[in-house]
Amino acid sequence: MREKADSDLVRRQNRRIVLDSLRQHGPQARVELGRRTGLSPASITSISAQLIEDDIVRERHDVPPEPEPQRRGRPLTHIDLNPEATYVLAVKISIDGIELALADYRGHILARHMETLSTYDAKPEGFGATIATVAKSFLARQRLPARRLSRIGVAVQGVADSQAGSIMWSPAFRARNIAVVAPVQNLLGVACSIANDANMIAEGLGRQKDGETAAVVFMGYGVGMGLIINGSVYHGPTGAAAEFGHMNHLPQGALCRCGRRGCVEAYAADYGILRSAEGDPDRLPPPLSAVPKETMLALQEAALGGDARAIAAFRKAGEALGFGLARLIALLSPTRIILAGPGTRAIELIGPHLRQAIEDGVVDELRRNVEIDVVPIDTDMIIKGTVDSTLRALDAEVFSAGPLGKHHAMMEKSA
Amino acid sequence: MREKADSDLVRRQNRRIVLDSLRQHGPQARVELGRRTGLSPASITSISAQLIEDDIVRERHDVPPEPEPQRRGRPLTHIDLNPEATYVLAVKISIDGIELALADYRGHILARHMETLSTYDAKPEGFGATIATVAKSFLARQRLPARRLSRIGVAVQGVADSQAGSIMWSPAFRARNIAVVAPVQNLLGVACSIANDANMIAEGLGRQKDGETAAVVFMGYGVGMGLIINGSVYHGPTGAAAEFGHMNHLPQGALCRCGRRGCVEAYAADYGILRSAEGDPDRLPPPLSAVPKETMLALQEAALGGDARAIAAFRKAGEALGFGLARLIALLSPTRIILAGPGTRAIELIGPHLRQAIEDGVVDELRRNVEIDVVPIDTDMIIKGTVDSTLRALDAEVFSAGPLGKHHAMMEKSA
DNA sequence: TGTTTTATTTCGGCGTCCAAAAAAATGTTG
DNA sequence: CAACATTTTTTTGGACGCCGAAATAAAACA
Repeated sequence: MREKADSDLVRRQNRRIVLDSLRQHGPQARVELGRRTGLSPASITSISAQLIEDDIVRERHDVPPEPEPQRRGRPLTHIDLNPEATYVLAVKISIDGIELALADYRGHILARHMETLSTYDAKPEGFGATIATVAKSFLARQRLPARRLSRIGVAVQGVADSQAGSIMWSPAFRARNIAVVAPVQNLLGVACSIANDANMIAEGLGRQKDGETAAVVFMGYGVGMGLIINGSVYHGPTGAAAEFGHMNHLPQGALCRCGRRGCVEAYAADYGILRSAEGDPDRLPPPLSAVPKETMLALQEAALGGDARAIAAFRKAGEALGFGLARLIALLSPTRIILAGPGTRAIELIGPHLRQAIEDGVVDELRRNVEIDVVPIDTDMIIKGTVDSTLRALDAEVFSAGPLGKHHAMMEKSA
Repeated sequence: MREKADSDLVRRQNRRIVLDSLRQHGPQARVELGRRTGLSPASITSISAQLIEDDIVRERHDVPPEPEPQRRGRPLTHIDLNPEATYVLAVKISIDGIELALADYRGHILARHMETLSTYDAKPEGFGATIATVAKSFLARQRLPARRLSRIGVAVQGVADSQAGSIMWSPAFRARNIAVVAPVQNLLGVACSIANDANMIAEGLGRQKDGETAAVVFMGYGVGMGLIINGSVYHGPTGAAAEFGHMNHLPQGALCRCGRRGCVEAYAADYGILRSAEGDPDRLPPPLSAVPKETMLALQEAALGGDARAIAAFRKAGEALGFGLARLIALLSPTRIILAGPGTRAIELIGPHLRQAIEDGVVDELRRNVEIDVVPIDTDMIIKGTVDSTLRALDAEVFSAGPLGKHHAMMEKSA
């Protein structure tokens, strides 16, 4: 049952679609906003006046780049998100360390930092504090007081429980159930959320078409998935969803980093392909550290040069991915599947088998409706997606209601 | 991007949650409605007055069954959905014929009819008309003019394209792409929709918990699935979703009715189990007609009596279902999986292997959060679910806006 | 019969939207 | 260069739906 509606909901909803439109299409005149949102000019005036009053949005007289040189009539006044309204911090945790990026309210990344440290043996109690410390000194170097920050978004490879705010399991850690959100919030006094890295990629790419269902597959050191269901990223009941990499491919199959057997990842992640190409037995435990990029490139060369074992390894990867996707299609019949990540470098080797497997594994009627795209490799997709997702959450939860000050006041009261 | 909000949306939304509450919890006093919906007494008075004016709802003075005998104060006035507001027709298509049920606006089934006919060789052009004819004579026998009917819901086993209003593929037909919605609407002048049968079961069971994700597995002559994502049934972009029965289990595996190999259904549907128990090769084409109930019961007896081949057949069924569900859990981590249908009769034989397969196939963290229930066999679940789903669609699309007359007027104008 | 209690309705106010009219700001033209 | 045309934005006045508070209704209780 949905929530009751009243004038408050109306205001929030409309403020939000205005912010959404500005975020998605950049600076716009009020008329344009009206066209896009369906709201009347009168309402747009009123809403934008409030947003300007709240310092969330501002008029821009500086850059009105006219497409057609000059037209009659009163000129357009462009409105834009106020970059200084607030700031967000994106944090990406990987086995090599912690990557940070500071972004303004418009989503422009202002500064970055990579804190190299070995996560694998980190103590579960202390790791949240480590993030907080690293973030604190980064912010200090940027001369940005923590109170100007309104949200921290953390992306991690593996299974993140976004409800509990912890890392349930990740290949970057030996330990399990590492609390992140609570310590960060306590030590920095800033709202924090955590999610799976592939979901963040999906956030970055997603939201294009309206009620679309799509899957983003991340191929690389591991295999991850971001799932967009009916136009918004699916986080599942606990927030731990779309563990495509650890979806079973073959019962009793190859040993995976997660300790189970037959996962897609055990065939299609870098280490799985390498293990197979080197003729190591399926049951050999995967290495802890990431496979160097060079090794994978060399393997790819070998396969292209005709090395039968390398070719077979990429074929197996394609089959595992393809059957996995076939199963996904049978369940959800998405309109689009996006392959992303460094693993797509070998797409010529993997793709044909992947497609063949989908052909073998899905009823024709369903298969015909799905489009498979490969997006160019951009290692920064995770950070960018985290920034986007964090800002959108902010729009939805905070700025749709009123100015930031009001929000802070409410937080204090409830605490 | 969501729709803009205005007072019209507010009215619709609130009317709808009031209707929802009445549908879910039965006759209620206005105070109760207020408590449940969060609306103020003043608003409830106003909304219910309008609904009564529109003949959608009515006061009931007859049956106010008091839980505690008598309390002080003004007595409650119960409000209930007006059963005569309109009627809906549920149609279930199976290989044996067409089953019809007429229900009032409250969801009570008033009359039923089973039209026995062989669907398998039906012509794709004529089948929609056949349904219309059968429905017409059924309504005539019930002395209900078609204009009192506001919607027809059709449930079919297989892949239904609810956007196009046709049956893409069904084991009940040799032909493909059978148009249903258009001919029925044209010949009867009543809105019609079509969906997969297992989704209809999910509609009937679903909507219990709020934003829950759950899967309903139908086991019987085939294997179907209804998927509830974030509290509402997932229909997918085209309306053809959750073809769990035709999700691949083993590459190059047993031959399925759909013509593909290795589908879950090829192991876990009645015919799959039977084929395996009889020692027939995997590649033997499945029979066209349904396996008689008695045969399955005998097979079950044999397995319980120790027949090794029968036991193995049920084990294979359990494994196929279990690995299939394991894959689903990895993708969606639902909170609940509901096993339903005649196939659950053999749950003691299937269950242990199903659970074992889930254990082997999913990361522990995810598996722990899912609950697996078996619901008692009720062959009528599909019809009941279709009625429910049709009525809910009616509430959402029609009655939230205004009285039926207004809706008809708008339809005419747009035509 | 009057008091207490609970349910429902009425009334006045508030917030948001919208349509229409007005104002603003510029280009066009005689 | 002044009047007109055109387009954007703001202002104004009205509608609708919600809510809180007060009023009314209908019973049990004393």
